[in-house]
Amino acid sequence: MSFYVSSFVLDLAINTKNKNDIMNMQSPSPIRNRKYATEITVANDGEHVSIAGWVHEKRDLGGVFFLIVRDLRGYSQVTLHKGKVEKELFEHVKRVPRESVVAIEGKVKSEPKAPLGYEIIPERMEVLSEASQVLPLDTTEKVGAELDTRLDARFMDLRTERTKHVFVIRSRVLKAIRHFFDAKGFIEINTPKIVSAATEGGTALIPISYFEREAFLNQSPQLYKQMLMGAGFDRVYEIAPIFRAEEHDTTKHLNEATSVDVEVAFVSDKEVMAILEELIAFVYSKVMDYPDLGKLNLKLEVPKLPFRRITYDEAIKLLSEAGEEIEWGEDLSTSAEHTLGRIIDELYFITDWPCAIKPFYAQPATKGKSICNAFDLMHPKVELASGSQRVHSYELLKRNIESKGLSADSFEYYLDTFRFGMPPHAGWGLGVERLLMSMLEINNIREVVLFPRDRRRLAP
RNA sequence: GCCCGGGUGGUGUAGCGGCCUAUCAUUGAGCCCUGUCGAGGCUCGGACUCGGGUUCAAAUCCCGACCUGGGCGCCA
Repeated sequence: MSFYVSSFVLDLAINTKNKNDIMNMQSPSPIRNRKYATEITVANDGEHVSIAGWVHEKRDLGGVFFLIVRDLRGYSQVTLHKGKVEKELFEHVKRVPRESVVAIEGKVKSEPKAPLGYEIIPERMEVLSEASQVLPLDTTEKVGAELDTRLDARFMDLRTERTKHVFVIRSRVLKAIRHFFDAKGFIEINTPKIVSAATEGGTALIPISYFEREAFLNQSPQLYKQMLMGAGFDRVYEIAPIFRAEEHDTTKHLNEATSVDVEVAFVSDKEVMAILEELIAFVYSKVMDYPDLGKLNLKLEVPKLPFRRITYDEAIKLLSEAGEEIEWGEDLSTSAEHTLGRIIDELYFITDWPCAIKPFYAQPATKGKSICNAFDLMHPKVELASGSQRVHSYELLKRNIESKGLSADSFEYYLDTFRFGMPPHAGWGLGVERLLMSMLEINNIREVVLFPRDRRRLAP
């Protein structure tokens, strides 16, 4: 699992600690040449090693005692034979509570009876941090825990195999996304999360107190990334949190989520759709390389390009044939999304949406028509992304804002950009959590966020 | 926000008017056991969300609050 922290980085951290003598208080001795479980093999037979980690399990057979130590990468079996090790050490190891942090020095011994073909015969154990009992949940995953219990004790839930993999994969996905865009010459941007006024409308904002004024947490970087098109940045992306005050209480909504936002100048919606599907396929391929995917019981396939495209009209027709009537101009209901997902059964785009149910910045297809060059990327179970070609005409944009019942004045800074040379452009926003949950077949979006924020949960 | 479920030891559960001094597993404490890998065996400890009500009797029925699972709406 080469993507984990390299031991180089780790050694560096420890050396710094030595230098600064940080560990002087209550002074546990520094762990020299710490090895990860996966760095030790039968080939190290007879060598002296140091391991450090959490006490995962203890198996007391009377005359022989097994201590399973867990670290970031894996598990080590430490074996003690009564009578063969110092009595004091034997008793010490026996008494250390589960989930305590320990450092162990010992010898690697090749042993066919051990699960990994070798085990560690300890010479010294230091308890760096003794864990309280009883544990809030079972890190060996033998007894399950409900999501709510897991989130309350998230620090401990993250110690479980499954949960840890979810977040290592999440890191991989984000890394893959950055890699993808960097290779395509995109500029990564950071736009403000504290904003003065409603941006797009449509969703409820989270108000905050900002010195003597009221401000809000941004619902999306939409307006800013468009302004950067006017600035001549041509292709930008941002991976950042978005905030919504919606009181939705579902398995696929969060009040704080992560969005991948993209905006590209001098192209239409067709080009950014191609970028989006290419990105998704790339991310899938990177996740498929994950060595422990088997432990999540997943069978992933890289989706074939190009994704199927259906128009909004076709979607309505398909739904009608399936007995689900959607009036033209209505947004798709959750059950309509699911029905379509069952019919199509793969990733697909819905294009040519009625302008009335798309934001003011979506470009109408042709003059006088009520269809927009807007699209949604759908997974059979959940919407992943939506985007469009953008209006780049100042006049049209202003008219659109007003026709949506919004005040053009509060969009002054945004609108101004369009008066001084704005290229045609297009873009989209993709929900990172939704992408992850759909790939990993996880039903609740909260599972793919370290510390999720929803209607009720504000801590931890 | 609406509709429908549910809150029982640390965790996951059984019980759904009197057989409850509340089941089982796991965890914890202790004991036995020299090859575990969901170790095994024995002993002990540990719980009915809160507040009202109905009843001779409430974990069990009713009402409210809080929390929670699912569906829908809104939304990405």
